[in-house]
Amino acid sequence: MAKSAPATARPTRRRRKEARPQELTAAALSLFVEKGFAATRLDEIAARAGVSKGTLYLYFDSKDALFLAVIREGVLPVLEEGRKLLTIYADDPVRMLREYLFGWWALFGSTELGGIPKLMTSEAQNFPEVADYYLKQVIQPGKAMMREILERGVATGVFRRVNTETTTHILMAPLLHLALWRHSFAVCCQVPDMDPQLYLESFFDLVLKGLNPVPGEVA
Amino acid sequence: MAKSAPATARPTRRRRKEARPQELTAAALSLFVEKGFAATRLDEIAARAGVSKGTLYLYFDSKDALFLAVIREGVLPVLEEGRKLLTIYADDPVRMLREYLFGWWALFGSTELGGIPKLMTSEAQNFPEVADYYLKQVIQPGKAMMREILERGVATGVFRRVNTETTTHILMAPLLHLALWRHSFAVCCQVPDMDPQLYLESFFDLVLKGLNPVPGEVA
DNA sequence: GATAAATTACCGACCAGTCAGTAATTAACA
DNA sequence: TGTTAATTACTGACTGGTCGGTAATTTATC
Repeated sequence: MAKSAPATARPTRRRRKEARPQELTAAALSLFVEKGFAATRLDEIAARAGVSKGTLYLYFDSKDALFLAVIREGVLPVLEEGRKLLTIYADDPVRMLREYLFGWWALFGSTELGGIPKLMTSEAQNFPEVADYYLKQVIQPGKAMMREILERGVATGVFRRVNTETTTHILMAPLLHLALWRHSFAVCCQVPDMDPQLYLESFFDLVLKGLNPVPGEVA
Repeated sequence: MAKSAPATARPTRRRRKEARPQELTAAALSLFVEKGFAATRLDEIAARAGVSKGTLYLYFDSKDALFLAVIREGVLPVLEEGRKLLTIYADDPVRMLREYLFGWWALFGSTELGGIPKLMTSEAQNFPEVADYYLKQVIQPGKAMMREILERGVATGVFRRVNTETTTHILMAPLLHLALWRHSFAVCCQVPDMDPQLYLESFFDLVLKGLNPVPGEVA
């Protein structure tokens, strides 16, 4: 009994070689972010991707390799897209700064990828080679873009003279904090939720005034 | 054989009931921060504390209970100490802000406890009740102190009018970022290390100018 | 029916938690 | 103040379950 009606109803297992890797890394990302790498079971990842654990091993050699793939495939495209968007305002550092902050959130932080900072922060020490890759391919380029904006602003006199290396780090922090918060306390505790747009607006406002070169003008 | 020379050489196992819990939570904290909760073995924790795994279970009911203890015992004393320090400058919001930033780093971020933000961020979703405790007992009080400083500054006119709720969050971010960085990428990759003092100085400078109520005066 | 895609059943390493036993300390008695 | 009995801190081998990884088998597609 219960094994009747084999007609057309069953969602017969499909062969979709092309789509699998993407589906698996997506499932892995969300679970790694949610529970951490070590606490995530491969069965769970496979289930969320709609396949069995064996299938996972058709596309990835090991759990570690899957982790690497999650990071590799995740961020680079978005980084490139962000870079392109920024060039539009190349002659207006203030506008560039604004676009950086809101673009970072829109393209990255607010999406599924926004969990990556939490994941990489948690696992950097356990996966030094992945951390190294992420540092060189994502963090440093991202920081370089921010630094470029600052230096351009300083050069053209719309920002006051600051230590760009240090300031770059400082300016990234509230973005990362927003993403980290979203994937930690905001999920489990009933935090009276903060509005990202308001948060970013306040941040931009604070920074712009903090970088104002001539107290008494503009800003 | 081999059971000779029982004289004074052997590091006879000592009984030190009082010191154990502290030693165990300290060992657990550093390992949880380093490797994550799930990836840390109880044998390792016990070994680092100089006891056997069995002993660990004399003082803590389970791995989860140990985690809770690590968080509970870790932060509250320091929070209280910080609160006291701040009262010294109760009439000078600028000075209070400065003391908050540098005090946070000196008393908390730069110490062993500085790993807790990474740990709690990573594990908040896996331990909702601990996260809730930490949120209510540590994060919210800490934020309240910062907010108090801002509101006092606004009230006395040394800071311009800002959204204190949002701004509080923003101002905590670079502190947390510094601590998180220290316990993730800074450890595994050869990052050209940033100097915390310089970082905090730049941050304080940026914020102070960003909060300056009358462009053209002071700051 | 040949080939490739996917599943299922299985293995072995690993690890949280247990417990019978051991060593250190204290108490009792002389 | 020595000897022994009672107590308690501590140990480490063991176990039951879990999970990463593999191999045999089934199912889809051409």
